[in-house]
Amino acid sequence: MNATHQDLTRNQTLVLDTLAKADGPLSAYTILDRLRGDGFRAPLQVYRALEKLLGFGLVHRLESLNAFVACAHPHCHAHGLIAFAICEDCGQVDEFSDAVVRERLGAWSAENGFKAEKPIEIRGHCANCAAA
Amino acid sequence: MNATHQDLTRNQTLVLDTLAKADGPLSAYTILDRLRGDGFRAPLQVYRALEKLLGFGLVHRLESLNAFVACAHPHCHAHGLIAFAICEDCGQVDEFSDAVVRERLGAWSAENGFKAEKPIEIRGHCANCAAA
DNA sequence: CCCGACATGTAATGATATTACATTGCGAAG
DNA sequence: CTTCGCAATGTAATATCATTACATGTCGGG
Repeated sequence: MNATHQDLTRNQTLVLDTLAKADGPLSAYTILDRLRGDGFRAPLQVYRALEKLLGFGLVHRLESLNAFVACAHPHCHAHGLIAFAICEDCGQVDEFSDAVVRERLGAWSAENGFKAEKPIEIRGHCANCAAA
Repeated sequence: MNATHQDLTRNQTLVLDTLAKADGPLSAYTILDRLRGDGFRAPLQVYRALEKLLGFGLVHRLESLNAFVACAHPHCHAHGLIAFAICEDCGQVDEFSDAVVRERLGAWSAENGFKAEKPIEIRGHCANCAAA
């Protein structure tokens, strides 16, 4: 396991590069449109590549946006619970991993027998947009 | 503002009652199907009612599931940041509001100028499903 | 009575995601 | 070398979630 970038197939590489070049989250259909010049024709080509990339930890899915982003820390696969701060005004997404939030959610999990698995998405307003 | 239950229209009442009776989150189209006997015919009837109920704080939207739940604490409208623990195996949803998580996220927000607005959704496995 | 505001009804369409099935490429077993 | 098998890929159709556009109904204040 622990696929390196070199193990990626052509389609996976194209999708990952598209996400890495983007300045924010992209929907699957937006990725599709950007890759039509490279021969992409159907949503499934994108979804299949994303499925693998998610498994490799190279990409995250933002469920609240129905969109995807390249992982901001692709070299440290081991980080546990991460979180995204999503600005609902400008769409900016900030990936972070706060030790105290992690620890505290871990404590809540232990009390309740719940085991967190996926990134947490916090929606609100970033500094810039809150000021405006 | 602060509409009471009595201010609800017929459609809003039907939708809220459907969610309240359900034992878990429902999609808008599931609600629609359950209300066909009451004259509902189009998705918009459901979405419009949900829009109001969300505004009243009587219903929450689970963005990661594209589904909706009745608020577990409809009488205390003032609670700040709440969270849902969503089991990805059985679909059970646990609404809670942990003071330390709230406080800590507040601190992160202050450091980063980010202002959280919406409930947080934590996905993972509940005690029962983790055991299995 | 008439108007305005808001709730409702209906149809069409857009946006996101999956299922089903055919085809291709390529390494390993024989 | 050939054949088998597996994973990736290609293509079409369809399922699921959400919104736009426009028409109609209801009800209280002027």
